[in-house]
Amino acid sequence: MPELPEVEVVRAGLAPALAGSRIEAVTVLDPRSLTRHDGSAADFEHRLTGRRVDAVVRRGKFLWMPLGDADGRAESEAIVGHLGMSGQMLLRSSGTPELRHERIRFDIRHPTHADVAVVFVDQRTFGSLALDRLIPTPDAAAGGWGSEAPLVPTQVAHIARDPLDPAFEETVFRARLARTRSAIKRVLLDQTVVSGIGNIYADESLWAARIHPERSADDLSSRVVRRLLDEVRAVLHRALAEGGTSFDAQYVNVNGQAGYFAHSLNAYGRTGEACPRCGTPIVRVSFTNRSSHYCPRCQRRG
DNA sequence: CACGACGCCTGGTCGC
DNA sequence: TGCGACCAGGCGTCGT
Repeated sequence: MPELPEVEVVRAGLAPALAGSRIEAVTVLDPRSLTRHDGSAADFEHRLTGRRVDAVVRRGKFLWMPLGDADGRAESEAIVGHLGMSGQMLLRSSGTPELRHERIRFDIRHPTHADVAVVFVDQRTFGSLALDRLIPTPDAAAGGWGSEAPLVPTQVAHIARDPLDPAFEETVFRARLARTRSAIKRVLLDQTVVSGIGNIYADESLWAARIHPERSADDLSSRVVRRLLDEVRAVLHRALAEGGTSFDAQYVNVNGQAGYFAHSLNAYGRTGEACPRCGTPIVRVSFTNRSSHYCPRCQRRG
């Protein structure tokens, strides 16, 4: 459940159930879902059992859960996870039978809520979880959305802040674009430049800002970059308000429910349909082994 | 160094 | 209906 809005829907769903809870048991059904973890499945299970979960935090498409120990000491470790193309984090009542494509299960006890199971389900196994160390953020700002702590897992340290993060530096972003000759769409997808944007929201943002996806990044004036960033944020906010984009049962919140933003897409997946602005058929081209959708009239190469 | 291609997986859909 | 080709919201690694 990939891009920022979908991952944020998951974070927001997990947070109230997990913050302040305790991990009673961990069951790894498929070790391929631990490719990020530096250790065996048994090691993962053993080191997490009995730990306290303090929060659920997100930067871009990465999620992490800072852990305390039973004595209440400050956190220095976290469960870090990425959903890949098809990962889901589902909240189920305790004892729920094994789900299709279930990879990892956490049995959770909370001081005031009923026991629950947090189930990591992942059809394609591109997603994975790990136990990771937390390190300070270079700018001393909060590591991500969901906690004030100025910490990030080592695996997230190279990931740029996302456009909805209050500590996102627009001037740094502009400077980075100005010295890159790559296509603007490729740069939007580069998580070390700006995080959280994937194929859908890249296409939607470029459509909204009327920028051709293959325009060179260094070719955009600062006014145009400003417009692009405004549209990126607007698209992400709208998608968030509608619960994210779901084309099928793959992209769902912690309760398995789909979002509604697919109905609001203007370019992505609308090949041959009329551009909502000018009526010209939307074009699909293959680009970096993926698809780009754009309006050939509104989005000129320049 | 900056950049782009490729591999990692499962399953749905489409055309023959 | 069967079967292969192609497609899908991503990331990390390894070439050039």
